[in-house]
Amino acid sequence: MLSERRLEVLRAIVQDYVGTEEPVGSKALTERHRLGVSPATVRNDMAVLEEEGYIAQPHTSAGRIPTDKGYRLFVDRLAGVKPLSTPERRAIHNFLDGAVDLDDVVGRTVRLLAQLTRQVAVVQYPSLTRSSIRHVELLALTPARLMLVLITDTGRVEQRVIDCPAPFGETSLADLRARLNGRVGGRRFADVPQLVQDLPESFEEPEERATVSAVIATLLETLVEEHEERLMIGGTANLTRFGHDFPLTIRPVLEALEEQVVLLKLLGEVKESGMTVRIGHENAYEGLNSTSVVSVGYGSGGEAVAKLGVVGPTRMDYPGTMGAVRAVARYVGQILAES
Amino acid sequence: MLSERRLEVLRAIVQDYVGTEEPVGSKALTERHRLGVSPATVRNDMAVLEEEGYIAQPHTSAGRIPTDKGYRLFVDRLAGVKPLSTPERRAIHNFLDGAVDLDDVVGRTVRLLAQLTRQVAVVQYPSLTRSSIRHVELLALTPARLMLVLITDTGRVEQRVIDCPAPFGETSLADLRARLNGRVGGRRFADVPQLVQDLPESFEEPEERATVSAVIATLLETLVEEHEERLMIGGTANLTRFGHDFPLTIRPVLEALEEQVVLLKLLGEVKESGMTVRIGHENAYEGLNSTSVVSVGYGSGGEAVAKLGVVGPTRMDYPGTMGAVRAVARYVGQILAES
DNA sequence: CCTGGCACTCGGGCAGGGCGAGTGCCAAAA
DNA sequence: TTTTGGCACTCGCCCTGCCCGAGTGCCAGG
Repeated sequence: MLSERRLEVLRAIVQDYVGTEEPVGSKALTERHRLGVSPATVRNDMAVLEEEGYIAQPHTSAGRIPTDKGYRLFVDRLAGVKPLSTPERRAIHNFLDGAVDLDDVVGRTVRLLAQLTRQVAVVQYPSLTRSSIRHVELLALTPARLMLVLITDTGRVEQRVIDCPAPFGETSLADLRARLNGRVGGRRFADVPQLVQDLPESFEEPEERATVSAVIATLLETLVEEHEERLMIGGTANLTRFGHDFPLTIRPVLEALEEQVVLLKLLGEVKESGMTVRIGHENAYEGLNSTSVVSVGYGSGGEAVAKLGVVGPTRMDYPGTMGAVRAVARYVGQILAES
Repeated sequence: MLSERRLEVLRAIVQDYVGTEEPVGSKALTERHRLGVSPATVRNDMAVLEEEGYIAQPHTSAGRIPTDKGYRLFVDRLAGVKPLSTPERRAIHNFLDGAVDLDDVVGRTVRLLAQLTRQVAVVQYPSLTRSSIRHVELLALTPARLMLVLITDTGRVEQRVIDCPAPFGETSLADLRARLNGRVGGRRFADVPQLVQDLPESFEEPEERATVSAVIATLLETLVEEHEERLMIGGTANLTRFGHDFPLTIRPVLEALEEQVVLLKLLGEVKESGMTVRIGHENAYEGLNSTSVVSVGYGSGGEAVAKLGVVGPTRMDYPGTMGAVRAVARYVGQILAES
């Protein structure tokens, strides 16, 4: 168990290193933080902290820098979440209030987060599976080709083209459309399958049944297709503030950011409620081994329908970043609930 | 006027420099290209080319590198468009054929282009203004709130929420929906305004008229909103292959890529038909002064509905890049025409 | 347990020197 | 007139050695 003062020293090291980007030595520490002890004492504490794996020296006779474990302790026990300033809050509101549709909300959110945190922002579109259906629209492109448009309560729109086994009359179409909406309108995705399974049987003509089956199959498929989860990223220019040894640092991060799968998994691991901070090697994907990810769920009402977060160097301002992420997530949730 | 051989020398310089990324000297040139003359002769030619501004030396007693003007000449007169290899073509087809909807097409195109050219790819979504309307859908969210969904022949979907001045009955809604589609279905955007301007008058109730006017206003607004032109970018990880003096090179490019406005303008300047190559300082935006942009329009049928291109270092393989861009644009056009 | 002192380590920055690629010019050859 | 080989020169790059200072670990005394 570390003494109170040792924790204080660790906190000071983290803060200074985040600020200066340079290894911090015992003398500088005592000068900048009124710890009330001499450099020599701090040195002893540092030796212990290093022994325990919370800090390390890049090379002998340099200052110390926090390890992933050190940041972890800092985040868990030493740092709170810094609430945003009033002007920052106002900025969030102003920026987000002008959004006209879902794309716009997500786009603005990404830019906002990137700007506030000066890091890379990632925002997932509200997921299909946790939303409910606002409306289903069916229209004939040609007699043998239908288009299915699905509108969710979060404003998301999905479309699919369906090739009909047999031509489908306009009246039958209207009929189907009405029945479909009657059954699934306003229902949650999870409930849909059992609500529509007997629909084909209620049509008399065998050809009609075939088409209805095809439509329903497509609908269910669309609901399930998790892989369609989209996301938007922004603020990549902030990566250039990362470090000085660019190619090696920045490259894998950019690559990771292009792999939707990786990113989705990253966000997907977020616990249902509350914020998650993954530090350095805690990230499964090795390209992100020298970055930290701060993420949180957001949603209309109490439940999270998607996630958002930022990706930055392990050496980041955790309290500030966490504050910004949380504030933005909350407000986006409100916006979605209103619309 | 430059002699044939001098042009040949310029071509050789461009090719070698693109390959090696290093200034190329007279001796190396004669060794790698059977020019049939001695290094001394080449030196004389180089002196002339430098005088004319086609090449430059980074510092005294180094080899030469092409200037923007040199690349320009190379692209205009010395290089053709390199057709893709059969496997490459096949790759394009395989990759693009699996797309399920417009988002998917655009997403795949971006990844494909980035991979083929090993540069940053930019693809604009098919523009609204040049498409025609496939269908307009109107549905009531609440009695006093409508949602307008617009589906274009390129598969794009736009949605808007409308607050009604007065409640609007379900039958009136069906009526309006039918009339609207009857008038504008299948018509080009440009023709829409005059087709709907008298619609409100055909309704009797004053409240209904007000609502119909609101709907039509929203519709027209949606059609006009050019700023809604969206685009997708990919392959940013390729930027890390740019140069060695990262922060200065890469930063402004990443910033430019995040500015939709800048990018749209960039693509927007493309001439209607044919490919455009903007080299270095030919780009208005100064962050892109050391990059080149190769772009071309694409579309279903003969007409371009949007543009796509790649952004890379001025030192790029122009023939290959141009070949890839052209091939991809053509095939995307086909895909859109089919769907 | 804290503190001041002291010897030691090691990375970063700076200066100097050799190396080599590449140039420009010139006089001779084609 | 153009091409060629020769030659002296320039200048950036890289390697080396050096010094400096920040920072450490240890120890003896408070």
